[in-house]
Amino acid sequence: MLDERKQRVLEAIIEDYILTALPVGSRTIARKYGLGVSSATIRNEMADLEEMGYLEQPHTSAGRVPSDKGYRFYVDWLMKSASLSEEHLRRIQQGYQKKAREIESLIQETIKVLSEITDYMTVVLGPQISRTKLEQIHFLKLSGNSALFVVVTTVGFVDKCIVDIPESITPEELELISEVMTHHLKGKSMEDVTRSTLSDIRMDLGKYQEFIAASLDLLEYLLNQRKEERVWVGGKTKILNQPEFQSIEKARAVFSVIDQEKVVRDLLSAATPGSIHVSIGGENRIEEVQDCSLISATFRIGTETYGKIGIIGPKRMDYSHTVAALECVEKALSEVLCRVIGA
Amino acid sequence: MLDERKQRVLEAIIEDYILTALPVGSRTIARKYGLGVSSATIRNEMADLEEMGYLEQPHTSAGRVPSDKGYRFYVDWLMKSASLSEEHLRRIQQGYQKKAREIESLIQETIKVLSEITDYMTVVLGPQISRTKLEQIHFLKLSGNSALFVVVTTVGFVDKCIVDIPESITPEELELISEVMTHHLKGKSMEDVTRSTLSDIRMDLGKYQEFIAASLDLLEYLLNQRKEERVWVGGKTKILNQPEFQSIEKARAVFSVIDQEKVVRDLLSAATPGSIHVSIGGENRIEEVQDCSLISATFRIGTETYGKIGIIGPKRMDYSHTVAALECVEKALSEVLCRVIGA
DNA sequence: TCTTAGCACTCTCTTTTGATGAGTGCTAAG
DNA sequence: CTTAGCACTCATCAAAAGAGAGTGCTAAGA
Repeated sequence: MLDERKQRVLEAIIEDYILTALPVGSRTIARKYGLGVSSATIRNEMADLEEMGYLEQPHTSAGRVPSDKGYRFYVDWLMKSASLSEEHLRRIQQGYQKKAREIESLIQETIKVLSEITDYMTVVLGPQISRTKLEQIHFLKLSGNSALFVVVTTVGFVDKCIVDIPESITPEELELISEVMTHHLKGKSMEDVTRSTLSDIRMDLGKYQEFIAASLDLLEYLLNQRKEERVWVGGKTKILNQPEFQSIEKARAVFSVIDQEKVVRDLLSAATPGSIHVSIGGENRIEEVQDCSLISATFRIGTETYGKIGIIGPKRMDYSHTVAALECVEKALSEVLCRVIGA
Repeated sequence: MLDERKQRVLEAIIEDYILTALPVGSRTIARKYGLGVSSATIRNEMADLEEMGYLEQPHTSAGRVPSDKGYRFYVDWLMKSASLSEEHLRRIQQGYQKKAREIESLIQETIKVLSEITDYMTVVLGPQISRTKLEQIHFLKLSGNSALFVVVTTVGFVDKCIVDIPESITPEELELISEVMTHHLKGKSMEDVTRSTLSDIRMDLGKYQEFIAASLDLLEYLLNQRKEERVWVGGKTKILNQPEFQSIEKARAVFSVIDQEKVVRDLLSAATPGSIHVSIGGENRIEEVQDCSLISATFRIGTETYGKIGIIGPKRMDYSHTVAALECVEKALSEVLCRVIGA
C-alpha cells in the first residue's frame, strides 16, 4: 500500500493532469500543492510511484502522467466526492420539469443534461423491449386504407407505425380487433407469445384472418426490431473539445466505434445496479476506446432496473464531478420515471 | 461567355480538384485530360479564367482552385448528370422496403441512405406541425393514474406523451373525451383553434372541466413544441473524412452551426419545390458554412410540399453524383409517403 | 494570330540544425 | 531521510536550407 505522502503526491499529480492535460513535473507539485517538501523529494516519490506502476513517463525528460492503475487508485481511494454547483442542480431539476413525460423525451433530456454539465459524451441503453410485457394494442383508423398501429408495453414504451388495412374494415371492427389482441397478448412478452396464443387470436378473429396474420407479423417485426436494448448517444462532438482528441484520427476511431450499437451495449454491460461503475482506459475491452474512461450507472423504475447511462470521456476526465453529476441525474430520472410510468 | 476550350479547361480543373482536393496545375490538365494542347496554352487559359473570376490561386506558385463563380458555372452549364450505380440504386430501394412505415423512420432511413451513398452530412426538415390539421386525439388508459395521449395530424405525424389523469376517470369516459375532442378539433390546425372552440369543448365536457383544461394545455404545449419545422441531422461525422476539415477548428465551426436548428432552417429555406437547388460556398448566408455547399430538394405527398432534404459537403463536393442521389432518394421517398400517408 | 518550348522566378513544404527549457536522475552534504 | 546542485535527456520551436511544383514571360514557330 502507498504511504500517506505517496498518496498525496499521486493525488496532486492526477488532479493537476486532469486540469491541464500536460505531463506533471516535480517542481509543479512542490510549488502548487503545499506538501512541505522540496521538488527533489517529490522526484524520488515520483520515481517510486512510477516503479510501482501508478505513473508513466511519456519520455525521459518529461513529467509524469497517471497510468490506468494510478487512475484506478485515485478513483477507489483518493477521490473526494464532489457536490454539484447550484447552477447544475438547477439545470437538472429544470430539465425534468417539462410537461411532456414520454420515456423517449426523458431519455433525450437526460443525455442533453449530462452532456451539458459534464462536457463529455453520453450514451443511454434502454430496456430490451422484446422482454417486457405487452400492455395494450391499438389500431386507430386513419384516412383511407391506413391505420395507426400502437403497441404499449408495461415499461412505458410506446411504439407505433402506420399499416395498410383493408378498405372494408370499419373503425368499430378495428376497435374489436384491438380488444381481442390486447386481451390475448396482455401480460405476455414477445418471447412468451406461443403458437397457441397466435392461433387463439386467429380463432377469435377468423373473419379477419389475413389482416390479423399481417398484424401479428408486424408486431413481431416491431418487437424484434427492438430485440436488443435500444441505444441513444448524445454530445458526441464534445469529444473534439478534449486536447487528447485533437488529432482527428483518434476522434474518428472513437466515433466509428460508438456508432456501432453493439459495442455500446458491450461497454455498458459492466454497469451493475445500485452503484456507479467506473471503467478506466484499458479496463474497457474495446480497443478503440482504451484512451477513454466510462462512468456508468443504472436507472430504474421502483426497484426494477430499466436502463443504463454511460458517460464517456478521456481517461483524464474529471471523475469526481462526473460521478456526482451522474448520481444526481440518475436519481432524478429514476424518480420521474417512477412517478410517470409508475409501479 | 466562355469559349469552348475555356469551358473544357474549367471543367477539367474542377473535376480534378473534386477528386484530389489539391490545387490543379497546368501540367496535370495537359497530361491527364486530353485537350490536345500544351501546358503553356492551358496556362494562358487559366490566367484568363482567373482574371474572369472562375479560378483562384491560393498563392503565386500553386495551381488553381475553382472559385464560387467557377463552381456555379460548372453546376449550371458543364456538369453532366450522373447516374447512380446499381449498388446504390439497390441500397435505396431496399431502404424503403422495410415494413414499418412510420414517418419518423422513413426520414431516419432517408438520412441514413443519403449519408451512406454520398458520404456527406444530411439534414431533413419536416413540416410545421402546428400548421397541419389535427386528425385524431386519443387517450389510452394506462395503469393507475396515467394515460397515453396520442395526437395524429393529417400529414401522418403522430405525437404522443404520457399524462396524469384523475384516478377516477374510467376508460369509457376517456373514450368519450377522446371523441368529443376529436370532433371539435378535427380539421383544425393549432393556429385555428380559437377561444370559442375551446369553450365549446369545455361546454360539452363540463364534468371533466379540470382534466380537459389540462389536456388542452398539453395539446398546445405539444404542438407549440413543434411550432417550427422539425430538424433531423445525420452523417455528421462524415465531415471529418473531408481533407478540408482536418483542422478540427473548421469541423467544430460547422458542427456548432449545424447543431442550431434555426440555422438549418435558414439554410434550407432556399430549397424550392420541384427542383434541386444548389447553394455554393458564399451563396450561403451563414458565415460558418461558407466553405460548404448545400444541395437541397423538397419532398412531397402528392402535390403538397412536405419537407426538405439537404446535403452538406465541402464546396469541392461531387455535385453530379450527389444531385443524382438526392433526386433518386427524393423520388423514392415521395412515392412511399404518398402510398403510406396517402392523399 | 495562336501555340509552344524554354527559362527564370516564386512560394510552399519538408528537412535540418541549433538553441531553449522543462524535467529527470544521481550524488553528496545537511 | 531530505535537499541543493549539477549533468544529462529530449521535446519543442524557430530559423535556414533545399527541393519541387507551378507560374509568367519571352521569343520562335505554325
